[in-house]
Amino acid sequence: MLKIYNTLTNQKETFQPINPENIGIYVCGMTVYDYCHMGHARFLVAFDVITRHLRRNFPQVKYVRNITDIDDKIINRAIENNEDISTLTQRFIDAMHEDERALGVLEPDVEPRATESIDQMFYMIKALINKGIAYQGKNGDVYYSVRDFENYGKLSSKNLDDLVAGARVDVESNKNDPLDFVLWKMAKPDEPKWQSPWGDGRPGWHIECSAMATHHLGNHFDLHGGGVDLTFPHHENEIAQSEGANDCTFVNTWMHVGFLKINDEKMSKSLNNFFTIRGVLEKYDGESLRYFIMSSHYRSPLNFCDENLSNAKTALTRLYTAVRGLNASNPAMTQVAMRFDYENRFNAALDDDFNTPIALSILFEVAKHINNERENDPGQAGALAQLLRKLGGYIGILECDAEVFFKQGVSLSDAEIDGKICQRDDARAAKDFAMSDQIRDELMALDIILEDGSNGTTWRRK
RNA sequence: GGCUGGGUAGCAAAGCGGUUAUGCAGGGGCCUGCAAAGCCUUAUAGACCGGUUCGACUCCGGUCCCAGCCUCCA
Repeated sequence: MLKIYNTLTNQKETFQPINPENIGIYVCGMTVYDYCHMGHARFLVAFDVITRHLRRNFPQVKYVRNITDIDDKIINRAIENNEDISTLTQRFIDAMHEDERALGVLEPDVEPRATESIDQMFYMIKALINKGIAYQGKNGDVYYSVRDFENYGKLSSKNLDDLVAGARVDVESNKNDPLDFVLWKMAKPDEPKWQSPWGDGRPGWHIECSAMATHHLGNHFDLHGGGVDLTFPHHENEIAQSEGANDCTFVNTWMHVGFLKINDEKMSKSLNNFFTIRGVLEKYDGESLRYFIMSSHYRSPLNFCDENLSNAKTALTRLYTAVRGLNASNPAMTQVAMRFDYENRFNAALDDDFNTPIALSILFEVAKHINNERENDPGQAGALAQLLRKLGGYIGILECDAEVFFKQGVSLSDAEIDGKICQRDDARAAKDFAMSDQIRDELMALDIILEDGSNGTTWRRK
C-alpha cells in the first residue's frame, strides 16, 4: 500500500488514485536559460524514482513535466548572448536531456513547453475574468484577485493577513491588492509577445503550469510536484488559478523535494557555489551521482560535498563488486532467490513515501548474502546477483555491466594493463616481490587497482 | 514576526515504544608473499528538561539550536 507525504495535509497518506487504471502526475520542470545544476539533478532523480515506482504499481502512468521557455531570465540571457531566444532555449533543452540520460533519468511522457501552450492559458485566463476572479489593471496587465479565492494559502499553511504583514512594501498601484499576481503581462518594446484579448504580451509564470497540467491531465488529477521552494507562491497560485477557473479540486497530493546544500551552505549565485551537472560529471560518473541523491530521503535536505559524493561512489562499488562475475541470466534461479523476502521489503520501503535509504540498505543485505554464498553455493549467489540487479533496476542503478563500471575512465588501454599484469605474474612466479609490488604501485598511481584472486589477477579503477 | 520541517554514533543516513538499520571510516581476527576485495567480530548514538509508560531515540509538553518558505529560484 503506497503512502505519500502530502504537503496539503502535512502528513503521510495512503495514496488513493482517482482512477487506478491511469495515474496522472505533473512536475514543474526547468526554466531553460542555463545548464542544469545539482539542485535540478536532485528533483529530476527524485521524480524519476517516484514515477518508476508508480509505473510498476499501476497499469498506466502519465508523467508530465513542463519546460518554461519564456520568462525574464531567458529574455535577459538571450540579450546578453546576442542569441535568438528559441536557439538559446533549444540549446539548453538539449543539454538538459543529455544530463538526464547521464543520471539514468527516464523521459517524461509529455514535456509541454510554455510557448506552445499559450492558447490553453488564454482559455483559463478568460474563465477567471468571467468569474470575476481576475481583472485587467490600469497598465493592461491581467491580475489574479487573491482575495476572491477563499482557499488561498491552504497548501503552504499561510493566511492572507500574515502574508500582507510580512510582505515587502511594494507600491504596485496597478493591482487591487498587493498579493495579487500577474496572469498576463503587457509586452515592453522589443520583447517577445503574443496577441491576446487583453493586448500584446506574454504569460505570467504561474499560469503556464495550471494551463499545461489541466490540458494534459484534466481538471483534477493525482499528483503534482516540484522543489520545496515552489510551494509558495508558485503552487499556491496554481491551485488558485485552476480551482478558481474549474470549480473543482485541482490536485489530490502535492509532493515537494528538499533543498540541496553545498558544503552545508545554501546554494546560491551570490555565494557562487552552484555546480552544474555536467561539471560534476567530469569527476564522478552519473550512476554514483544518482546513488548520492538517493542516499537521503527525497524530502530531507541533501548536502553536496566531495566526501558525500565519494562515499556514494564507494557504496555503489560495493554493490557492483557483489554482482561482478555473476552475470549469467537464469530465470529459474531468480525464482529461487525470490523465496527470500528482499523484494517484498524493497517494495515496502518504496511504498513508504519512496524511502530510498531503506531500499538501498536492503540492496546491501543482498550483496552480503551474495558474498557469503559465492564460494559455498555459486548457483544461489548467481540467482541473488540477478535479484540484486533487478531491484537496483527498479530505482535506476546496477543496470550497467559490472566490468564496464569497474573499467570506465581509465587512462591505459586494456592491453597495456594486461601486459603489466603479465609482467607482474612473472615476477611473482619468480618470487621477485619487490618488482611485483612496484608494478602494482605504478598502476595504483594511475588509479588502477590490482586484485589477486583464486582465478588470477583482475583490475578495476579506483 | 508568521508558516513548514529538522536536531541520531567519527562522517553520511533510516526505521522503530522493549530485540543488528545500512554505507564509509576505526579496533581485533580469517584469507593473501604482502595487499586489495570479501568474510567473521567489536566499539562509538539519539540537543536539553520534564511527563505518559513496566519500559522512550521512538508518544506528549516545554526550552535551546538549525534549515527552508514568506521576493526570481528545483
